[in-house]
Amino acid sequence: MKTTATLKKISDHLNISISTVSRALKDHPDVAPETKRRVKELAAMLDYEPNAFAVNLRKKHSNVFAVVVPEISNYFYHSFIQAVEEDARRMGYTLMILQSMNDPDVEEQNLRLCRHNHVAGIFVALTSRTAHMQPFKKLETVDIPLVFFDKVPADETFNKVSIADYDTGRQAAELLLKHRKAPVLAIFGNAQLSITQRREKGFTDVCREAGTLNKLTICYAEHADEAVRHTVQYFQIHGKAFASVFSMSDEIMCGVLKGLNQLQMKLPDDAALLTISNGFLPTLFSPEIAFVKTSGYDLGKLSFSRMMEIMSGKTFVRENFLASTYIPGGSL
Amino acid sequence: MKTTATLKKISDHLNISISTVSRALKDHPDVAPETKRRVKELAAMLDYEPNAFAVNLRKKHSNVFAVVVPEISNYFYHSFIQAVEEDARRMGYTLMILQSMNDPDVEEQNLRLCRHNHVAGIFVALTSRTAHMQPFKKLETVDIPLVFFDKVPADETFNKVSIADYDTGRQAAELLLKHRKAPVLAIFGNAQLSITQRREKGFTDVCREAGTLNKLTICYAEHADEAVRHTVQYFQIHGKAFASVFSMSDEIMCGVLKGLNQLQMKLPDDAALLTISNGFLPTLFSPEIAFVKTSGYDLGKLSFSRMMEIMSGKTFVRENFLASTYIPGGSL
DNA sequence: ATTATTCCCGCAAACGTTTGTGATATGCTT
DNA sequence: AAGCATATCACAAACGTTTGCGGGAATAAT
Repeated sequence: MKTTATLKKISDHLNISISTVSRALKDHPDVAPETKRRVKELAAMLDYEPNAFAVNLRKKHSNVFAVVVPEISNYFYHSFIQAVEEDARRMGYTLMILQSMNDPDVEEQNLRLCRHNHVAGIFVALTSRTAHMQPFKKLETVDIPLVFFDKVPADETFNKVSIADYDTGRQAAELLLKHRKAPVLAIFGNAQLSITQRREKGFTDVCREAGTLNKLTICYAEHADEAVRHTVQYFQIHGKAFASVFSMSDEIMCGVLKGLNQLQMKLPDDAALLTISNGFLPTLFSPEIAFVKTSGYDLGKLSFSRMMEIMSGKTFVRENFLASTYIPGGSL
Repeated sequence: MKTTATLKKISDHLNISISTVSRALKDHPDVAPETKRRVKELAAMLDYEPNAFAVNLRKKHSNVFAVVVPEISNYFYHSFIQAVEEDARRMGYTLMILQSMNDPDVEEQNLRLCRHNHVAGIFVALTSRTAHMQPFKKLETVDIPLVFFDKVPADETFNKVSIADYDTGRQAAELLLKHRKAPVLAIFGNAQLSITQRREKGFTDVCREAGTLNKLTICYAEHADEAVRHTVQYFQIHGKAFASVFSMSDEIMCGVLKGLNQLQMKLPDDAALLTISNGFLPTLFSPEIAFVKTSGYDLGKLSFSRMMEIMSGKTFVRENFLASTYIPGGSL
């Protein structure tokens, strides 16, 4: 068959009006049961599907949500997307995934695209270099609901859903101190990022409360190779004495592992290791690395329900936080 | 401002007709230069953007490509998507990413969605359990171009772009034999899958040609833990004598590494390791694992150009293959 | 028998755009 | 002066759907 089914075709075929067909298909009370039956039957036979363009044009908004992330090749964002996708599908929405390549210009371009397509709502994880929020403000003028997640702006007027970074830092420190009484090497990421600052604050607060601050060494690594360097340096200075290592991210964890390997030190006997992770990489190593899990999946679920609340209109702007959970591993 | 700009608003404001505005904005020769200038100026001021719904409704197709993959959390598909996304954006298209959860029903549902939205084209990697191709045939009746990639159907009537698996298998075997004269343990994935069969054929063909078939041990592992078991077993039987290990995938590679770790054997002195990979995981370990790279990114580029060819109409149905490249690592 | 109520259904406008066709005016050709 | 080409624009139909409104017929109430 070359021609796609439409309301008009069904109405012609049944000698009734287009509007009756339309109403019949959505069980409007104004149409007789018998008519409904006939319409639905024919519709099924022609496998009619409403033309999304026409529907959206009429309704002035589409049934697609947009997710804008710095980069898609990231397990955390993956699981976030997966969660949102599940819920969205269940509610009859579809997902449009856009990546900003960590470039604010591309990010803005993506927002244009969203406006352009009148998406039903947008989930955004900001670029690390996003400076001005004006393009986002603009979305509100066209009534597109916005939920920031993970990388959220400081601005108070936005809806945000994020990891409870401070608590996660605390949790990691508590675990480390509970397992081993030992000097601790903690390697964090870029010290300028607020995520780093919050996690570090949580971590050090616990150490301070436990009175082990003097046994704590802190350093920062932007990339895996810096983490390698810090690890090797630390143990060279301390003569390969046993220590507990804390890593703030997957990337740093990989660096630490390479460093320990270079030093011929083995987990968990020569050193202990605990990281914060989204849950994929730590299980690939042997022994598996213990980690505090920041679940992208859970964050996705939370974000979606938040989006629904916002769309229903009866809620105020606020920030939600998501707690982390401990996943044991042989490295601790 | 609460109201979005439209052609009508511009035309009212300038006291000219809607059609003239429309034509002016797309540099139609039928409108005077001066008029064009005024229209464009006002359009820019109101930052007018054409309503995508209306355009698509009129044009009967959208500027959205769909990518349907078994699951999105997979580095190979990621890089594929990334490549397609780049090209699509450059051509003014946007991407809709759909995952089938490796479920044929969800896959079919996704196809419905694509038809429903009149996407400009679809890139599909099949579910491992997809049995009947009828839903895909249906797409042709509505003129939606289709490109299968990676997991492609046997059906000859479809356009396909895939990894040159046989050649990749050959390449791996050649590399392994060139580096070390030693017994070889080769661990492949599910023996039922055609990808496994092609890679294994390439691998064994080379061994046969080199006359080292008698030194080759082949086994199959569906998951990482099976690979662990096979590795440990092999070396226990052979008394931890040096051997070269070949792994067909990232997952198997992880298993092999865990196995070697249990055996207290170290790369590259106690054993050598070469894997086939998409390029992310092998570099995380220490030493970095040598691998033959099957590039999802390159496959994406190839698929997109193929899609463009198909859409231009002047081409025949065919299958394209993509070659792999060797990435050295300390494990070999 | 008249009025009110309920049940079905069709008319028509609207969403914003694209595009074929026709209209007007101007300049140019003969 | 008549004919013709060219340049510039407006009209209107179409894409497929949703929905307010109104109307006719059947039933119930008075």
